Amino acid sequence: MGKCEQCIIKEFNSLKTLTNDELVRISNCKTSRIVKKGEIIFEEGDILKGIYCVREGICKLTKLSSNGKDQIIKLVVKGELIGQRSLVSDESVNLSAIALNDMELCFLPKSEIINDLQKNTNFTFDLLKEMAHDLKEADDIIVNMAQKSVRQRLAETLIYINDSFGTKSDGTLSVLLSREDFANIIGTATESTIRVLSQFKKEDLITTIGKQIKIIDLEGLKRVE
Amino acid sequence: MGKCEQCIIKEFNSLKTLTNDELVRISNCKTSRIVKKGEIIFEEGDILKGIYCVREGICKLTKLSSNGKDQIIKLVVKGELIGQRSLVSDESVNLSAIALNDMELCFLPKSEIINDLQKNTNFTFDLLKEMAHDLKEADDIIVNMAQKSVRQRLAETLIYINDSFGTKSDGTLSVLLSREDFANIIGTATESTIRVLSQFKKEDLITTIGKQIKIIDLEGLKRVE
DNA sequence: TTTAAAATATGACATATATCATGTTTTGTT
DNA sequence: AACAAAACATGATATATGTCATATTTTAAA
Repeated sequence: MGKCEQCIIKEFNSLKTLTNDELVRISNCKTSRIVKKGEIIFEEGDILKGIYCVREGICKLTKLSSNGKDQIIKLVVKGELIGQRSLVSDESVNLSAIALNDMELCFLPKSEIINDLQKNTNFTFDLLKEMAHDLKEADDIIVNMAQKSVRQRLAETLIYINDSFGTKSDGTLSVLLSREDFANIIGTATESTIRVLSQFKKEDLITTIGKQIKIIDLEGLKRVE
Repeated sequence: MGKCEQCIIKEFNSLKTLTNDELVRISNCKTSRIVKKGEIIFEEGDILKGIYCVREGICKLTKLSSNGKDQIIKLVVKGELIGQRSLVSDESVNLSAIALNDMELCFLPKSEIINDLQKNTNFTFDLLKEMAHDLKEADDIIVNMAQKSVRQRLAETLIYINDSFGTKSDGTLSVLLSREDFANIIGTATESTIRVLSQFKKEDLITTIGKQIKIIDLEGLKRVE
């Protein structure tokens, strides 16, 4: 099993602030986990005893609404941590994490990390920064949900995925989501999502190859109202 | 001017984790500010050079949507801090803060507090806890916005205000908001808010005395679909 | 390769909510 | 107290989105 202190992935998250000694200690307690596409990493209500570091793959964080529909709150990719909240709270998690493709995760037990939280202010401070950033993003999502049309939200989601996660060599979005996933991100019915995608195709803003989506007029998408 | 180390308000926020010495030092640099109802405390885009501690009154944190409508993200009451994000980031604030009634605020300069962030892990850890909590709440709001009807969101907002901020002696909600404010919380048109409030009245879930609202069937409101 | 299941697509229709118009009440100001 | 301005209220109508039905295509499995 790889060693945290040599792992390049940590550079993308708060673990980069830990000292070599701290990383060696954590590395000795970590466990690796392979998760297949569609598998549940953890579920709303579970008690997390540590955090996950995503070494490979993508997952969605979802929350079940009282009407029975899932809402996707965030997409998490290679390099990011999941479950940071477990470090500061013993409550159960409020979100589920589900793999969108095959993933490789490292599980770092809270019991080991909690020491560093207490001693290494850099680490705590970096976690704080990341949470502050997440909070800012959450504010934006709230405004979008509350004030924008399905058409606008879908356009912005496509732009977001394009800008944040990039495209494959053929130009299609590298994060492959089902139409239902898109619907669960923007908070609408799957049929509405499909309909708006069809509109976007007719307006030559995107093309589709099967379920793959390729943005052909990014500026046009930005102008969608 | 009062002294932080003797101020009871700090017990309600992260400042409670600071030592007496730290509080004395901050107290010497703080400034007090009286803000009238409707006044702007800070605006989206401003650079905050510290945090505010709310000693008296209530304010709303709002964000302007690209369609020109304001969205209320959070209500902040006596005891809470505003602008914590300025402590971990030099970016401009992403929200505006506007007083909902006459307020008394203490401004604590970042330059003084930043020391404590670096030295006192308890303080950083407590901030982290509060942000984690805010993030959890933001997740709930996102799901509500995305998945629930205006009727449900208004009912939940009334319940939230009732449970979090309480009522006056006559039973009306102690936080007095305009119909437009309600509309900006739940992300709908003011007319729709007024209409749904009228429905709630007809269904004997609430009564109104002018713009004041009194919940008369809390359980009924919880059952709204 | 064949077949079943899942995902995508589209039409028809129902419904919630926005918008515009207009009137009434409340609030604040001189 | 009188007045103007703001907030509240309600009707009529338009529009966006949800829901249900039903094809079609794609994917996964036997």
